[in-house]
Amino acid sequence: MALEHAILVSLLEQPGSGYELARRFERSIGRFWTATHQQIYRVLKRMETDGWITADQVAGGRPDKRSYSVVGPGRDVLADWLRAPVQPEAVRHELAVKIRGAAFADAAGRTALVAEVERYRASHHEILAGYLTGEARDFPDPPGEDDRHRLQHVVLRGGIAYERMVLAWLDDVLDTLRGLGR
Amino acid sequence: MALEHAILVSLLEQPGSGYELARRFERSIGRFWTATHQQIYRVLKRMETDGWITADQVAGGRPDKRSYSVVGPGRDVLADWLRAPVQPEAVRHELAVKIRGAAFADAAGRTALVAEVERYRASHHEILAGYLTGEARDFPDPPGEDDRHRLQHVVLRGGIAYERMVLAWLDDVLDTLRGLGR
DNA sequence: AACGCCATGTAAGCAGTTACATGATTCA
DNA sequence: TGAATCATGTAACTGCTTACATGGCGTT
Repeated sequence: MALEHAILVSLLEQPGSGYELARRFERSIGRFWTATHQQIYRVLKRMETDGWITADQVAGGRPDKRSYSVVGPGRDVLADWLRAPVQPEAVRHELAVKIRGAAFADAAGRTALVAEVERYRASHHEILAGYLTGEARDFPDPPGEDDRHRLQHVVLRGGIAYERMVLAWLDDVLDTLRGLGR
Repeated sequence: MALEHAILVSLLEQPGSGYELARRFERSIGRFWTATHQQIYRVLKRMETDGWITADQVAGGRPDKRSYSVVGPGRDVLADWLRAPVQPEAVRHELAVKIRGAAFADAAGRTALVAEVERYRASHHEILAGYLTGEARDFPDPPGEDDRHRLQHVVLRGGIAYERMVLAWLDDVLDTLRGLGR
């Protein structure tokens, strides 16, 4: 129920087309909110109808790009949402279910799970490396004075802290899986 | 797409009724997979039709409780799923969106957000305290030899590590929010 | 008598995923 | 010539949430 709000924030940071939003949702915003282009186009249409955003036709690109910007009512909606309580997160941690499920797997199944956890660990290692590269590029040491910049940085630090925690925990998981049955 | 699997694991750990499952999804399993009773009943029915589980009628309770157990095909489904790659998590971190949105809020809106983050932090502090109490109760220091026990413990340690990380990050967030505009 | 817990469901609707579809531009 | 990228959608479906409904038992 907050894709609209994620879009509002993204469009305030930088107006853009549905396609551009979809690409941002694959990169920066996608770190904490995922969405496909189909969904984005549908929601953009509704937001435009409701008067939260307006579209400027941009000729030049071929199918005539529509660049969206947030207007008054959209800003109000965002302000109201910012004041509302944060909804408790709906947790969906598939790997945790699998680990508890390993108790009912045979030796071959457990070996396969160890390999899978290693692969999963490698992918998180890559994500962390990507974050650290981005941090070095976008947030050089003397902390900037720009509010927006500082807020983006603290969100990125959250992603970094999360990935480090996951990696440490996965090591714990691998030790545990390998030590099963004595 | 893995509620079925979470239910299979839970029923293997301990057979039970839809109602009991719903309560477990509020407590232990709910730490990493949420589900309401409506959804659970629907999925249980389908799983029974597909022959993954069977129900034993238990008289005594009033509306005649149906206690479910996993049978052969259900075990096979779980074993196959354990071998399949872990799906990348679909991230939904509302607070991160709000923090980036704070760049577009006025002073009053930011003050409200600080208060909300403090409330959110307190709720995570409670969750951590609950985990630590549960750990002391269910996993006393000499590590047990039971595989199932050790796997449940490593999952709980993951929850504990997550909550500690969140608390540290929220302190970082609060420092950042309070330090905005110099 | 009222409240909370045990126990099981139906119905409606919305959010999100997957598959399919189109067409122009740019680069190898 | 073909592949990748830009750009925008429709259609069908699945999963999940929210609201509503029923009824007995035990406790205060």
